[in-house]
Amino acid sequence: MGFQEEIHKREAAWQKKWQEAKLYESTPDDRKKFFCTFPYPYVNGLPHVGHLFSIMRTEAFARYKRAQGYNVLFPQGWHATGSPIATAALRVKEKEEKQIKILKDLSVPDDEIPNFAKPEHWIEYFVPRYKKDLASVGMCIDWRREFHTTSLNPQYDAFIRWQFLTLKEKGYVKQGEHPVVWCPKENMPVGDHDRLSGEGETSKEFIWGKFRLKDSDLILMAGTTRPDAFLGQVSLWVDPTATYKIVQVKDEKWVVGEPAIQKIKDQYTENVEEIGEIHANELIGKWVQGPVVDYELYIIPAKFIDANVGSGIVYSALEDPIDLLEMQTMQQDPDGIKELGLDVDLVMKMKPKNIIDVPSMGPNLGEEIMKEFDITSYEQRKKVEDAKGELNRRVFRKGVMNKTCGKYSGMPVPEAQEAIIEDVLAAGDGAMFWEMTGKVVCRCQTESIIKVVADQWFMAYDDKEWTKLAHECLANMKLYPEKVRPQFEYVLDWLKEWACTREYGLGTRLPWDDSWLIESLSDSTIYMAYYTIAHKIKDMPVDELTQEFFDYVFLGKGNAPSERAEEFRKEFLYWYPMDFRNSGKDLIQNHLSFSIFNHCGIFPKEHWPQSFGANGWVTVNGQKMSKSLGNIIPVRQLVTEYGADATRMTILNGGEGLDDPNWDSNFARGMGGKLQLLIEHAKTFKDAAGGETPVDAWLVSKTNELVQKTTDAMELTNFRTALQVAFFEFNQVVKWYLSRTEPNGTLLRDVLAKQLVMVTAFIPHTAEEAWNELGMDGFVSSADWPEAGAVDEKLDVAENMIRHIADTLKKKNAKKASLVLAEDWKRDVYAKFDIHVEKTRNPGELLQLLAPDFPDKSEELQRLVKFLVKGRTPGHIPTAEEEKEWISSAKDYFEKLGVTVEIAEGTNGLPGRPGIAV
RNA sequence: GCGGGGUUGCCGGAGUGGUCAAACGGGAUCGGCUCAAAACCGAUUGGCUUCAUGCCUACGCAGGUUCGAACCCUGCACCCCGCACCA
Repeated sequence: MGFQEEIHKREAAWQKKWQEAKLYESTPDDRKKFFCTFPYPYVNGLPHVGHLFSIMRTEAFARYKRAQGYNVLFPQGWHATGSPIATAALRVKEKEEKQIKILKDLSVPDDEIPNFAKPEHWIEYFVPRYKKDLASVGMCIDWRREFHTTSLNPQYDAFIRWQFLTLKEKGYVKQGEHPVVWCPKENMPVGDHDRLSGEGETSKEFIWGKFRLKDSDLILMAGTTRPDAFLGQVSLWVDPTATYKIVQVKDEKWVVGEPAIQKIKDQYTENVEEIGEIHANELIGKWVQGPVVDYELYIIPAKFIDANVGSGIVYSALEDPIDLLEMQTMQQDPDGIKELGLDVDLVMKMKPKNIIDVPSMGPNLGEEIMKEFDITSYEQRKKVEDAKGELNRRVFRKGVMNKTCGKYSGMPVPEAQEAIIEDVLAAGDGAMFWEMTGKVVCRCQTESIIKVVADQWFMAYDDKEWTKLAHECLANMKLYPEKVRPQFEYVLDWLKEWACTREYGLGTRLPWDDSWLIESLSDSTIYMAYYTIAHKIKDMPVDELTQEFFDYVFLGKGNAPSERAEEFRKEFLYWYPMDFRNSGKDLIQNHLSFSIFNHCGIFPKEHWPQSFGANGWVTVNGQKMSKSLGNIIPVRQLVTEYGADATRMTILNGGEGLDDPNWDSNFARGMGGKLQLLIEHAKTFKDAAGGETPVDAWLVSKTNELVQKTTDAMELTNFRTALQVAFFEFNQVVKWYLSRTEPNGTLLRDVLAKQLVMVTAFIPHTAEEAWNELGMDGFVSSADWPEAGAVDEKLDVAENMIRHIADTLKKKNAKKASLVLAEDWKRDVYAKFDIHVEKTRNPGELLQLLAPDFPDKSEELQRLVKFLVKGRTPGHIPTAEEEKEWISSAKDYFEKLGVTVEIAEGTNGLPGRPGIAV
């Protein structure tokens, strides 16, 4: 345990030194700047290993850019907008056990729990702890700029009001209607987390068609999810046992099932008056005119119709297996039809109208699918449902409206559906309604309904011009990794209107209608701009934070309203645009895309975001994180158990790109000792004497190679690769050098210093410690990134040769060995091979090309070519003299291995790979 | 269904036409150090043998292109993520 304590002490000490030196407090100067951010976390808990990865990617990039000479700004704020904190506080107030347990699990002391009944206490409690946890990992954050959202922070509140007024002015905020899952008892929307059951259920769009009763002013309403099937309507079905209601809706008289009345009130208009009723019997046998088609329908009864579902009336296209079965049953009993007082002839003639072609299916879709599913009776409920589902899928995916469909002919079904809805609504022949996709029960035990909120505010993300700007912005952005670009392209087009206001929760009031709160994904899109002034705005009186003030600071509009405004403007202009923002890949389709839209909507081009990074979801020891597995490890636990540097290194080594990174506890455990190696190196190298050696040039070349590789990886935020190279590969190179020769102290110090700068982004505390031990000035956190010099491939060939010889000698446990160098003609073959191989890789052809130059050697040449064609030519073909020189310069090394080496005559040597005889 | 990403050795994971039996890390086995263990160091870690300038088998499955494929093309199977008003 002593070891652990020592590490904690060391890490805390360096953190304190950084803080005292104000190392991460970023202020504009004349350097080039780099501004990077991580989305502010929602403060209803503490950071865990999942958050850690995304923020560490930001942090490591910040440190890299710092080393590259940028003035780096990495701020961090906190998000409290929305309903989770508000509802959780309510639950604490109601002393709900589940909620109290959640707080206990976050190690909140029992006597503090009642305080959490106030929403603001969540911020007061979790913000400082969240901050402490991030700081304990050694984050290079400018904490002066932290802030939290909502009206609890009046300055931020003013900023968000400015944002929305600006957007509204540009026409990007619109009002419209919107269906939400709603609790009729509590009178508020029921979010996924407010449900006893029905998580994931949502609303589904229906269209109700108006079927006008002949010689009457009554309109029978029948709903469908398949408006395309309006074209195939054959009859109208009613529940023969039901008494339908007649309601006055605006200036029309609708006939619907009783429960539908409430639905009309919730979703269509409050102005609904029940003016009478009519029994199904009075409808059966009459005629109606439905939407889209030019013929009338006969009203007939069907026992599967339930007046309590939907509108209570159904039109039939006889394509649906259920409809078809019902019709067939009826047609088998002509007497029954007669008894109902219906025209037997008419009913017997009813058959499906074919309106859709589905490739690989015949014209009669319903019958065919029933045959396929082997359905003979309506009793086979499950099969019938499956068949219906399958048919709907096929129709939607592959169906095309056939030639009977007039203007819709040739349209794929989804397109036709949209066109038909549009036409039906335009003609006044229908109305939109919504149904639940499944049953939802609110926490208060009440079953939820769909309510259409009439005056909802939306972000107009479907606006064509705006979308175009967003695409332009994206086209100029760097993405890490680039392969997320198609996803972004898709999302920008896919985004429709976004409901940006809520009736409940924490947040900023909509400036022009304070009955609404701005929703949490909408108040977090351009706040990175706020970071640039966050530390200065804290003491500003809110009444000075006017529209003009922000207009000047962020847009440079008009004249500076005050000196402060001028000061703020300067700071904003220095830091903006934002250069890098990293988050989990799940935010691509909302937050990151919203951020693009909002920047484009408000700021001029030069202030649009420059790059986004997206990463996968953290797994823990190979398993998905989940509450039930209990493997969501808090950051504080990781730091306590493994130390900050081992934690940082483990998480960044977990993965890169879009792969799901893995937290590997074994790796973390093992890192402690591995990190110590750098400090040991620093201690030994500090006073190492030793002059120049023959291996120095190789070490220099190799260092250059590794610097280049690390730089390339860092540039792409491929931190795992960078870590592998800068830490593990580098250590191996140094190790080889140390075992290979009496080291050159000066060179070693130089090489280690370079390595330390490169690993600082991963293990800053260890790097500082080693930097200090090595006797270097200042902080390694402020040191310059190394330049990559020239790489000499020849030196690698030489060292590989020595290593190959040494490995063989060790394996054979040799005391004395003869090395057989390749004959010159073989070197000649190698050289000529390299030339010919540009033309062909065919062994036969190569042999023909080479053979004339090497008569008498045909058999050996064949073997050589066969060997070489597999690609084993060294990058540099050494001469015999070079090889001799290399071997003699490694003489000490071979002696250290206890082997005497001499050069001998023979025929089994290859260039760069002498034959070895023990 | 739509959109995106994947499938490599005991494991994690590099590798995107020849230098690949496959980086790096982990694990395992053997050896060193030690009274012993941890740490640390060395070796081995697809199979066969002639231990090699060798052969065979292998990078989800099946075909194809090529002198040559883990890598390119076609088809298939399987896995993961997102699909909205929710942070």
